[in-house]
Amino acid sequence: MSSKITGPKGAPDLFPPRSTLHDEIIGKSVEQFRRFGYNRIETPMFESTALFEKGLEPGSDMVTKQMYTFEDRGGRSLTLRPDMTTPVVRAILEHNMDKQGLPLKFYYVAPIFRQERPQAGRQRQFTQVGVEAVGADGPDIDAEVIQLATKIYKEVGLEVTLALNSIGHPGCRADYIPKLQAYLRSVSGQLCEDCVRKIDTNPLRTFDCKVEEDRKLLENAPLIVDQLCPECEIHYAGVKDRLNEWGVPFTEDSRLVRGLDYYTRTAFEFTATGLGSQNAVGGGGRYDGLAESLGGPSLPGIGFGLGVERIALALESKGVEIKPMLDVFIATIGDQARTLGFKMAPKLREAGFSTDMDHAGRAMKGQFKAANSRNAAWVIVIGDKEIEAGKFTVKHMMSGDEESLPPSRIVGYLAVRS
RNA sequence: GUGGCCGUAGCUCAGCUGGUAGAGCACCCGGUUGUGGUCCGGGAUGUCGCGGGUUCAAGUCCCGUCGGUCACCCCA
Repeated sequence: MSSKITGPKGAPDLFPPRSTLHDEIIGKSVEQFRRFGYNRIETPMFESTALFEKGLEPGSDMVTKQMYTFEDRGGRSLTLRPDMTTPVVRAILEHNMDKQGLPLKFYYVAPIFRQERPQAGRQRQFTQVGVEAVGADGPDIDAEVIQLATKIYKEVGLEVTLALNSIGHPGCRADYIPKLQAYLRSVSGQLCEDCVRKIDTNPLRTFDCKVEEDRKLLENAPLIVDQLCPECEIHYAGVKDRLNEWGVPFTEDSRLVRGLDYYTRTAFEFTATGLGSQNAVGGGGRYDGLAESLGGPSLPGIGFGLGVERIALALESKGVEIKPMLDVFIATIGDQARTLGFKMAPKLREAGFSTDMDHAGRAMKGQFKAANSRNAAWVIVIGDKEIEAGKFTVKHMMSGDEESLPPSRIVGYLAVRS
Protein backbone atom coordinates (compact mmCIF):
# COMPACT_ATOMS: atom_id res chain seq x y z
CA MET A 1 0.00 0.00 0.00
CA SER A 2 2.70 2.42 1.02
CA SER A 3 5.25 1.95 -1.69
CA LYS A 4 2.44 2.06 -4.22
CA ILE A 5 2.47 5.18 -6.29
CA THR A 6 -0.39 7.43 -5.26
CA GLY A 7 -2.10 10.24 -7.11
CA PRO A 8 -0.81 13.76 -6.64
CA LYS A 9 -1.86 15.76 -3.61
CA GLY A 10 -5.14 17.57 -3.95
CA ALA A 11 -6.01 15.89 -7.24
CA PRO A 12 -8.46 13.13 -6.38
CA ASP A 13 -9.53 10.41 -8.78
CA LEU A 14 -13.11 10.49 -9.89
CA PHE A 15 -15.14 7.29 -10.11
CA PRO A 16 -18.68 6.07 -9.46
CA PRO A 17 -20.86 7.08 -7.80
CA ARG A 18 -19.40 10.57 -7.65
CA SER A 19 -18.40 10.61 -11.30
CA THR A 20 -22.03 9.93 -12.14
CA LEU A 21 -23.05 12.96 -10.14
CA HIS A 22 -20.44 15.05 -11.95
CA ASP A 23 -21.79 13.86 -15.28
CA GLU A 24 -25.23 14.91 -14.18
CA ILE A 25 -24.11 18.39 -13.16
CA ILE A 26 -22.06 18.93 -16.31
CA GLY A 27 -24.79 17.54 -18.57
CA LYS A 28 -27.45 19.80 -17.12
CA SER A 29 -25.14 22.80 -17.30
CA VAL A 30 -24.33 22.22 -20.95
CA GLU A 31 -27.99 21.85 -21.76
CA GLN A 32 -28.70 25.28 -20.27
CA PHE A 33 -25.66 26.86 -21.93
CA ARG A 34 -26.99 25.78 -25.29
CA ARG A 35 -30.47 27.03 -24.54
CA PHE A 36 -29.02 30.43 -23.77
CA GLY A 37 -27.16 30.47 -27.07
CA TYR A 38 -23.67 29.60 -25.96
CA ASN A 39 -21.23 27.48 -27.95
CA ARG A 40 -18.29 25.56 -26.65
CA ILE A 41 -14.77 26.87 -26.52
CA GLU A 42 -11.72 24.85 -25.58
CA THR A 43 -8.31 26.22 -24.85
CA PRO A 44 -5.12 24.39 -23.85
CA MET A 45 -4.71 23.31 -20.25
CA PHE A 46 -1.44 25.21 -20.19
CA GLU A 47 -0.57 28.68 -21.41
CA SER A 48 2.45 30.92 -21.54
CA THR A 49 3.15 32.01 -18.01
CA ALA A 50 3.22 35.57 -19.28
CA LEU A 51 -0.52 35.44 -19.96
CA PHE A 52 -1.36 34.96 -16.32
CA GLU A 53 1.34 37.32 -15.15
CA LYS A 54 -0.30 40.02 -17.25
CA GLY A 55 -3.80 39.09 -16.23
CA LEU A 56 -3.10 38.81 -12.52
CA GLU A 57 -1.60 41.04 -9.88
CA PRO A 58 2.21 40.85 -10.16
CA GLY A 59 3.79 39.73 -6.92
CA SER A 60 0.50 38.47 -5.49
CA ASP A 61 0.16 35.07 -3.86
CA MET A 62 -1.77 33.96 -6.91
CA VAL A 63 1.16 34.49 -9.22
CA THR A 64 4.04 33.69 -6.92
CA LYS A 65 2.70 30.75 -4.93
CA GLN A 66 -0.40 29.27 -6.43
CA MET A 67 0.36 28.54 -10.05
CA TYR A 68 1.77 25.35 -11.52
CA THR A 69 4.56 26.84 -13.55
CA PHE A 70 7.19 24.80 -15.38
CA GLU A 71 9.61 25.01 -18.26
CA ASP A 72 9.32 22.90 -21.37
CA ARG A 73 12.28 21.57 -23.30
CA GLY A 74 12.42 24.67 -25.40
CA GLY A 75 12.95 26.78 -22.31
CA ARG A 76 9.44 28.28 -22.50
CA SER A 77 7.79 29.05 -19.21
CA LEU A 78 4.34 27.48 -19.13
CA THR A 79 1.59 27.45 -16.52
CA LEU A 80 -1.35 25.14 -15.98
CA ARG A 81 -4.38 27.39 -16.28
CA PRO A 82 -5.58 28.74 -12.93
CA ASP A 83 -8.79 30.13 -14.46
CA MET A 84 -10.66 30.16 -17.74
CA THR A 85 -11.52 33.80 -18.32
CA THR A 86 -8.01 34.87 -19.22
CA PRO A 87 -7.37 32.04 -21.73
CA VAL A 88 -10.75 32.57 -23.38
CA VAL A 89 -10.11 36.27 -23.88
CA ARG A 90 -6.60 35.45 -25.12
CA ALA A 91 -8.05 33.08 -27.71
CA ILE A 92 -10.62 35.65 -28.81
CA LEU A 93 -7.94 38.28 -29.35
CA GLU A 94 -5.50 35.87 -30.98
CA HIS A 95 -8.02 34.81 -33.61
CA ASN A 96 -9.56 38.25 -34.04
CA MET A 97 -12.93 36.79 -33.18
CA ASP A 98 -13.96 40.20 -31.89
CA LYS A 99 -13.85 41.48 -35.46
CA GLN A 100 -16.88 39.34 -36.23
CA GLY A 101 -20.35 39.58 -34.83
CA LEU A 102 -20.53 40.49 -31.18
CA PRO A 103 -21.26 39.41 -28.58
CA LEU A 104 -19.37 36.14 -28.54
CA LYS A 105 -21.02 33.65 -26.24
CA PHE A 106 -18.83 30.75 -25.21
CA TYR A 107 -19.17 28.03 -22.64
CA TYR A 108 -16.59 25.67 -21.26
CA VAL A 109 -16.15 22.55 -19.15
CA ALA A 110 -12.60 22.63 -17.96
CA PRO A 111 -10.10 21.35 -15.43
CA ILE A 112 -8.45 24.18 -13.51
CA PHE A 113 -5.22 24.04 -11.53
CA ARG A 114 -4.26 25.95 -8.41
CA GLN A 115 -1.46 24.96 -6.09
CA GLU A 116 -3.19 25.67 -2.81
CA ARG A 117 -3.34 23.64 0.37
CA PRO A 118 -6.33 21.32 -0.07
CA GLN A 119 -9.28 21.53 2.30
CA ALA A 120 -13.01 20.92 2.17
CA GLY A 121 -14.13 21.97 -1.30
CA ARG A 122 -10.67 22.99 -2.40
CA GLN A 123 -8.56 20.83 -4.65
CA ARG A 124 -5.46 21.49 -6.70
CA GLN A 125 -7.16 20.23 -9.82
CA PHE A 126 -10.87 20.89 -10.06
CA THR A 127 -13.54 21.29 -12.67
CA GLN A 128 -15.34 24.44 -13.69
CA VAL A 129 -18.26 24.87 -15.99
CA GLY A 130 -18.96 28.39 -17.07
CA VAL A 131 -19.54 30.97 -19.74
CA GLU A 132 -17.93 34.09 -21.11
CA ALA A 133 -20.03 36.65 -22.98
CA VAL A 134 -17.65 39.02 -24.69
CA GLY A 135 -18.43 42.17 -26.61
CA ALA A 136 -21.59 43.39 -24.87
CA ASP A 137 -21.59 45.91 -22.06
CA GLY A 138 -25.24 46.52 -21.25
CA PRO A 139 -26.85 45.46 -17.98
CA ASP A 140 -29.14 43.07 -19.86
CA ILE A 141 -26.38 40.60 -20.61
CA ASP A 142 -25.22 40.75 -17.00
CA ALA A 143 -28.67 39.86 -15.79
CA GLU A 144 -29.03 37.14 -18.39
CA VAL A 145 -25.73 35.54 -17.42
CA ILE A 146 -26.82 35.55 -13.77
CA GLN A 147 -30.17 34.09 -14.69
CA LEU A 148 -28.39 31.32 -16.58
CA ALA A 149 -26.30 30.38 -13.56
CA THR A 150 -29.36 30.47 -11.34
CA LYS A 151 -31.18 28.18 -13.75
CA ILE A 152 -28.37 25.62 -13.58
CA TYR A 153 -28.49 25.42 -9.79
CA LYS A 154 -32.22 24.97 -10.00
CA GLU A 155 -31.87 22.18 -12.56
CA VAL A 156 -29.33 20.25 -10.49
CA GLY A 157 -31.46 20.73 -7.40
CA LEU A 158 -29.14 22.87 -5.29
CA GLU A 159 -30.49 25.74 -3.23
CA VAL A 160 -28.15 28.70 -3.40
CA THR A 161 -27.97 32.29 -2.25
CA LEU A 162 -27.05 34.90 -4.80
CA ALA A 163 -25.01 37.86 -3.60
CA LEU A 164 -24.80 40.83 -5.95
CA ASN A 165 -22.69 43.92 -5.98
CA SER A 166 -21.23 46.54 -8.25
CA ILE A 167 -17.59 47.43 -7.83
CA GLY A 168 -17.76 50.30 -10.31
CA HIS A 169 -15.19 51.07 -12.95
CA PRO A 170 -11.54 51.92 -12.19
CA GLY A 171 -12.47 55.60 -11.93
CA CYS A 172 -15.03 54.89 -9.22
CA ARG A 173 -12.50 52.83 -7.32
CA ALA A 174 -9.83 55.49 -7.65
CA ASP A 175 -12.17 57.79 -5.75
CA TYR A 176 -13.36 55.17 -3.33
CA ILE A 177 -10.27 53.28 -2.24
CA PRO A 178 -8.53 56.26 -0.58
CA LYS A 179 -11.70 56.84 1.41
CA LEU A 180 -11.77 53.22 2.50
CA GLN A 181 -8.09 53.30 3.38
CA ALA A 182 -8.56 56.47 5.38
CA TYR A 183 -11.33 54.84 7.35
CA LEU A 184 -9.31 51.66 7.92
CA ARG A 185 -6.34 53.65 9.13
CA SER A 186 -8.56 55.48 11.58
CA VAL A 187 -9.46 52.15 13.22
CA SER A 188 -6.22 50.29 12.48
CA GLY A 189 -5.45 49.99 16.16
CA GLN A 190 -8.42 47.68 16.56
CA LEU A 191 -7.99 45.62 13.38
CA CYS A 192 -6.32 42.23 13.11
CA GLU A 193 -2.81 41.93 11.76
CA ASP A 194 -3.92 40.67 8.35
CA CYS A 195 -6.34 43.53 7.84
CA VAL A 196 -3.74 46.11 8.77
CA ARG A 197 -1.42 44.65 6.16
CA LYS A 198 -4.22 44.74 3.58
CA ILE A 199 -4.88 48.44 4.08
CA ASP A 200 -2.07 49.09 1.63
CA THR A 201 -1.93 45.92 -0.43
CA ASN A 202 -5.59 45.04 -0.99
CA PRO A 203 -7.98 47.17 1.09
CA LEU A 204 -11.13 45.77 -0.53
CA ARG A 205 -10.29 42.34 0.85
CA THR A 206 -10.63 43.51 4.44
CA PHE A 207 -14.34 42.92 3.86
CA ASP A 208 -13.61 39.19 3.78
CA CYS A 209 -12.09 39.16 7.27
CA LYS A 210 -13.46 36.47 9.55
CA VAL A 211 -12.56 38.11 12.84
CA GLU A 212 -15.75 39.18 14.62
CA GLU A 213 -14.43 42.53 15.90
CA ASP A 214 -13.12 43.44 12.47
CA ARG A 215 -16.42 42.63 10.84
CA LYS A 216 -18.16 44.99 13.23
CA LEU A 217 -15.74 47.78 12.44
CA LEU A 218 -16.17 47.16 8.73
CA GLU A 219 -19.90 47.72 9.05
CA ASN A 220 -19.19 51.42 9.37
CA ALA A 221 -16.74 51.53 6.50
CA PRO A 222 -17.64 53.47 3.37
CA LEU A 223 -19.10 51.24 0.69
CA ILE A 224 -18.28 51.15 -2.99
CA VAL A 225 -21.95 51.07 -4.00
CA ASP A 226 -22.38 54.49 -2.41
CA GLN A 227 -19.50 55.88 -4.44
CA LEU A 228 -20.45 54.79 -7.95
CA CYS A 229 -20.32 57.27 -10.79
CA PRO A 230 -23.67 57.98 -12.54
CA GLU A 231 -22.94 55.55 -15.41
CA CYS A 232 -22.03 52.69 -13.11
CA GLU A 233 -25.01 53.52 -10.93
CA ILE A 234 -27.38 53.28 -13.89
CA HIS A 235 -25.78 50.04 -15.04
CA TYR A 236 -26.17 48.47 -11.62
CA ALA A 237 -29.78 49.60 -11.37
CA GLY A 238 -30.41 48.09 -14.80
CA VAL A 239 -29.07 44.71 -13.71
CA LYS A 240 -31.24 44.70 -10.60
CA ASP A 241 -34.34 45.75 -12.54
CA ARG A 242 -33.91 42.92 -15.00
CA LEU A 243 -33.36 40.34 -12.28
CA ASN A 244 -36.48 41.55 -10.49
CA GLU A 245 -38.49 41.36 -13.70
CA TRP A 246 -37.38 37.77 -14.15
CA GLY A 247 -38.00 36.92 -10.53
CA VAL A 248 -34.39 35.99 -9.86
CA PRO A 249 -33.88 36.43 -6.11
CA PHE A 250 -30.69 38.11 -4.94
CA THR A 251 -29.31 39.98 -1.98
CA GLU A 252 -27.15 43.02 -2.39
CA ASP A 253 -23.86 42.51 -0.65
CA SER A 254 -21.59 45.50 -0.72
CA ARG A 255 -18.81 43.43 0.87
CA LEU A 256 -18.52 41.26 -2.23
CA VAL A 257 -15.38 42.35 -4.04
CA ARG A 258 -12.93 41.24 -6.69
CA GLY A 259 -9.21 41.46 -6.27
CA LEU A 260 -8.10 42.46 -9.73
CA ASP A 261 -8.12 45.76 -11.53
CA TYR A 262 -9.70 44.55 -14.74
CA TYR A 263 -12.93 43.68 -12.96
CA THR A 264 -15.65 46.25 -13.37
CA ARG A 265 -19.18 46.84 -12.23
CA THR A 266 -21.22 43.68 -11.72
CA ALA A 267 -19.85 41.07 -9.33
CA PHE A 268 -21.83 38.12 -8.05
CA GLU A 269 -21.37 34.97 -6.07
CA PHE A 270 -23.44 31.90 -5.26
CA THR A 271 -23.10 30.21 -1.90
CA ALA A 272 -24.57 26.99 -0.58
CA THR A 273 -24.80 25.47 2.87
CA GLY A 274 -23.22 22.24 4.01
CA LEU A 275 -19.78 23.02 2.65
CA GLY A 276 -17.61 24.27 5.47
CA SER A 277 -15.64 27.42 4.98
CA GLN A 278 -15.33 27.17 1.21
CA ASN A 279 -19.01 27.74 0.64
CA ALA A 280 -18.94 29.55 -2.71
CA VAL A 281 -20.26 27.24 -5.41
CA GLY A 282 -19.82 29.72 -8.22
CA GLY A 283 -19.31 33.30 -9.06
CA GLY A 284 -18.51 35.74 -11.75
CA GLY A 285 -18.51 39.28 -12.87
CA ARG A 286 -17.78 41.86 -15.49
CA TYR A 287 -14.21 42.33 -16.72
CA ASP A 288 -14.29 45.25 -19.13
CA GLY A 289 -10.59 45.94 -18.56
CA LEU A 290 -9.20 42.49 -19.25
CA ALA A 291 -8.77 42.58 -23.03
CA GLU A 292 -6.83 45.80 -22.80
CA SER A 293 -4.62 44.52 -20.02
CA LEU A 294 -3.71 41.66 -22.36
CA GLY A 295 -2.64 44.16 -24.98
CA GLY A 296 -5.83 44.03 -27.02
CA PRO A 297 -8.53 46.53 -27.85
CA SER A 298 -11.12 47.66 -25.36
CA LEU A 299 -13.56 44.79 -25.21
CA PRO A 300 -16.17 44.35 -22.51
CA GLY A 301 -17.04 40.95 -21.11
CA ILE A 302 -18.85 39.13 -18.38
CA GLY A 303 -18.86 35.53 -17.28
CA PHE A 304 -19.08 33.08 -14.46
CA GLY A 305 -17.53 29.81 -13.36
CA LEU A 306 -19.27 27.16 -11.30
CA GLY A 307 -17.29 24.64 -9.26
CA VAL A 308 -18.48 21.17 -10.18
CA GLU A 309 -16.83 19.48 -7.17
CA ARG A 310 -18.35 21.95 -4.73
CA ILE A 311 -21.80 21.58 -6.23
CA ALA A 312 -21.42 17.81 -5.95
CA LEU A 313 -20.29 18.12 -2.32
CA ALA A 314 -23.18 20.40 -1.46
CA LEU A 315 -25.64 18.00 -3.08
CA GLU A 316 -24.10 15.04 -1.27
CA SER A 317 -24.32 16.84 2.05
CA LYS A 318 -28.04 17.23 1.36
CA GLY A 319 -28.30 13.49 0.88
CA VAL A 320 -28.66 13.54 -2.88
CA GLU A 321 -27.54 10.24 -4.30
CA ILE A 322 -27.29 9.43 -7.95
CA LYS A 323 -26.98 5.75 -8.66
CA PRO A 324 -25.64 4.45 -11.91
CA MET A 325 -28.58 2.77 -13.64
CA LEU A 326 -28.82 -0.03 -16.13
CA ASP A 327 -31.88 -0.68 -18.27
CA VAL A 328 -31.33 -4.32 -19.07
CA PHE A 329 -29.17 -7.13 -17.73
CA ILE A 330 -29.05 -10.35 -19.74
CA ALA A 331 -28.60 -13.49 -17.66
CA THR A 332 -27.71 -16.68 -19.49
CA ILE A 333 -27.15 -20.35 -18.69
CA GLY A 334 -24.94 -22.36 -20.98
CA ASP A 335 -22.93 -21.59 -24.08
CA GLN A 336 -25.81 -21.61 -26.51
CA ALA A 337 -27.78 -19.17 -24.39
CA ARG A 338 -24.73 -17.01 -24.01
CA THR A 339 -24.43 -16.78 -27.78
CA LEU A 340 -28.08 -15.77 -28.01
CA GLY A 341 -27.50 -13.19 -25.31
CA PHE A 342 -24.67 -11.67 -27.26
CA LYS A 343 -27.01 -11.39 -30.25
CA MET A 344 -29.69 -9.76 -28.14
CA ALA A 345 -27.49 -7.18 -26.43
CA PRO A 346 -26.60 -5.15 -29.55
CA LYS A 347 -30.27 -4.93 -30.54
CA LEU A 348 -31.20 -3.51 -27.16
CA ARG A 349 -28.32 -1.07 -27.23
CA GLU A 350 -29.26 0.00 -30.72
CA ALA A 351 -32.75 0.72 -29.43
CA GLY A 352 -31.32 2.96 -26.73
CA PHE A 353 -31.38 0.64 -23.71
CA SER A 354 -28.24 0.49 -21.63
CA THR A 355 -27.50 -3.22 -21.60
CA ASP A 356 -24.96 -5.47 -19.98
CA MET A 357 -24.27 -9.17 -19.49
CA ASP A 358 -22.35 -11.33 -17.08
CA HIS A 359 -18.66 -11.47 -17.89
CA ALA A 360 -17.52 -13.45 -14.86
CA GLY A 361 -19.12 -16.81 -15.58
CA ARG A 362 -21.38 -16.56 -12.58
CA ALA A 363 -24.27 -18.84 -11.73
CA MET A 364 -27.84 -17.64 -12.17
CA LYS A 365 -28.07 -16.40 -8.61
CA GLY A 366 -24.83 -14.50 -8.98
CA GLN A 367 -26.02 -12.95 -12.22
CA PHE A 368 -29.19 -11.72 -10.57
CA LYS A 369 -27.18 -10.28 -7.72
CA ALA A 370 -25.02 -8.47 -10.24
CA ALA A 371 -28.10 -7.17 -12.02
CA ASN A 372 -29.47 -5.96 -8.72
CA SER A 373 -26.33 -4.17 -7.62
CA ARG A 374 -26.24 -2.50 -11.02
CA ASN A 375 -29.80 -1.25 -10.45
CA ALA A 376 -31.00 -3.01 -13.57
CA ALA A 377 -34.64 -2.29 -14.38
CA TRP A 378 -35.06 -5.50 -16.39
CA VAL A 379 -33.41 -8.89 -16.54
CA ILE A 380 -33.72 -11.09 -19.60
CA VAL A 381 -33.20 -14.76 -18.76
CA ILE A 382 -32.00 -17.14 -21.45
CA GLY A 383 -31.61 -20.84 -20.61
CA ASP A 384 -32.58 -24.25 -21.94
CA LYS A 385 -36.29 -23.66 -21.37
CA GLU A 386 -36.19 -20.41 -23.30
CA ILE A 387 -34.20 -21.90 -26.15
CA GLU A 388 -36.65 -24.76 -26.45
CA ALA A 389 -39.69 -22.48 -26.37
CA GLY A 390 -38.14 -19.86 -28.60
CA LYS A 391 -39.17 -17.29 -25.99
CA PHE A 392 -37.00 -15.41 -23.52
CA THR A 393 -38.05 -14.62 -19.98
CA VAL A 394 -38.26 -10.88 -19.31
CA LYS A 395 -38.36 -9.98 -15.64
CA HIS A 396 -39.24 -6.58 -14.24
CA MET A 397 -36.99 -6.28 -11.21
CA MET A 398 -39.01 -3.79 -9.25
CA SER A 399 -42.26 -5.75 -9.32
CA GLY A 400 -40.86 -9.22 -9.87
CA ASP A 401 -43.27 -9.80 -12.76
CA GLU A 402 -42.09 -12.11 -15.53
CA GLU A 403 -43.18 -12.31 -19.11
CA SER A 404 -42.28 -14.88 -21.76
CA LEU A 405 -41.64 -13.25 -25.11
CA PRO A 406 -40.17 -14.13 -28.49
CA PRO A 407 -36.83 -12.30 -28.93
CA SER A 408 -38.14 -10.22 -31.79
CA ARG A 409 -40.81 -8.65 -29.62
CA ILE A 410 -38.67 -7.76 -26.62
CA VAL A 411 -37.44 -4.37 -27.80
CA GLY A 412 -40.98 -3.25 -28.54
CA TYR A 413 -42.22 -4.60 -25.23
CA LEU A 414 -39.58 -2.76 -23.24
CA ALA A 415 -40.10 0.44 -25.22
CA VAL A 416 -43.74 0.50 -24.14
CA ARG A 417 -43.17 -0.55 -20.55
CA SER A 418 -40.11 1.54 -19.67
C1' G B 1 3.00 28.85 3.44
C1' U B 2 0.95 28.11 9.10
C1' G B 3 -1.73 25.19 12.73
C1' G B 4 -5.13 21.09 14.80
C1' C B 5 -6.70 16.10 14.09
C1' C B 6 -6.08 11.47 11.51
C1' G B 7 -3.52 7.20 8.58
C1' U B 8 -5.22 -0.73 10.87
C1' A B 9 -9.08 -5.60 5.39
C1' G B 10 -12.36 -2.85 -0.78
C1' C B 11 -15.36 0.73 2.85
C1' U B 12 -16.48 2.54 8.09
C1' C B 13 -13.84 1.73 12.25
C1' A B 14 -12.28 -1.16 17.24
C1' G B 15 -7.58 -2.59 19.32
C1' C B 16 -7.21 -0.26 27.47
C1' U B 17 -1.27 1.77 30.83
C1' G B 18 3.83 -1.73 24.58
C1' G B 19 3.31 -8.77 24.47
C1' U B 20 3.68 -10.10 16.45
C1' A B 21 -4.44 -8.15 14.65
C1' G B 22 -10.59 -7.85 15.08
C1' A B 23 -15.97 -6.26 14.01
C1' G B 24 -19.75 -4.51 10.78
C1' C B 25 -20.72 -3.58 5.73
C1' A B 26 -19.24 -5.05 0.90
C1' C B 27 -17.32 -9.32 -1.89
C1' C B 28 -17.20 -14.80 -3.19
C1' C B 29 -19.43 -19.85 -2.39
C1' G B 30 -23.48 -22.78 -0.51
C1' G B 31 -28.73 -23.51 1.55
C1' U B 32 -32.53 -22.90 -3.73
C1' U B 33 -29.27 -29.11 -9.85
C1' G B 34 -32.21 -21.71 -13.46
C1' U B 35 -34.08 -15.97 -10.20
C1' G B 36 -31.96 -10.42 -7.02
C1' G B 37 -33.18 -6.79 -3.24
C1' U B 38 -34.94 -10.64 3.29
C1' C B 39 -32.84 -14.81 6.08
C1' C B 40 -29.14 -18.83 7.48
C1' G B 41 -24.23 -21.21 6.97
C1' G B 42 -19.26 -20.97 5.16
C1' G B 43 -14.90 -18.37 2.92
C1' A B 44 -10.90 -15.05 1.13
C1' U B 45 -8.24 -10.44 2.25
C1' G B 46 -3.76 -6.94 5.73
C1' U B 47 4.43 -6.53 5.07
C1' C B 48 -1.30 -1.93 10.93
C1' G B 49 1.05 4.60 5.12
C1' C B 50 6.60 4.65 4.74
C1' G B 51 11.63 5.24 7.01
C1' G B 52 14.35 5.43 11.32
C1' G B 53 14.76 5.23 16.80
C1' U B 54 13.70 3.37 22.04
C1' U B 55 12.80 -1.78 23.84
C1' C B 56 13.75 -8.62 25.20
C1' A B 57 9.20 -7.16 22.51
C1' A B 58 6.10 -1.50 18.72
C1' G B 59 -0.44 -1.20 15.41
C1' U B 60 0.53 0.87 20.40
C1' C B 61 6.01 5.27 22.60
C1' C B 62 9.62 9.06 20.02
C1' C B 63 11.56 11.55 15.48
C1' G B 64 11.13 12.23 10.39
C1' U B 65 8.49 11.73 5.91
C1' C B 66 4.35 11.05 2.67
C1' G B 67 -0.84 11.19 2.38
C1' G B 68 -5.78 12.53 4.16
C1' U B 69 -8.89 15.98 6.72
C1' C B 70 -10.41 20.65 8.93
C1' A B 71 -9.24 25.69 9.74
C1' C B 72 -6.04 29.98 8.72
C1' C B 73 -3.65 32.46 4.52
C1' C B 74 -5.20 33.23 -0.39
C1' C B 75 -9.32 33.13 -3.48
C1' A B 76 -8.16 34.51 -10.47
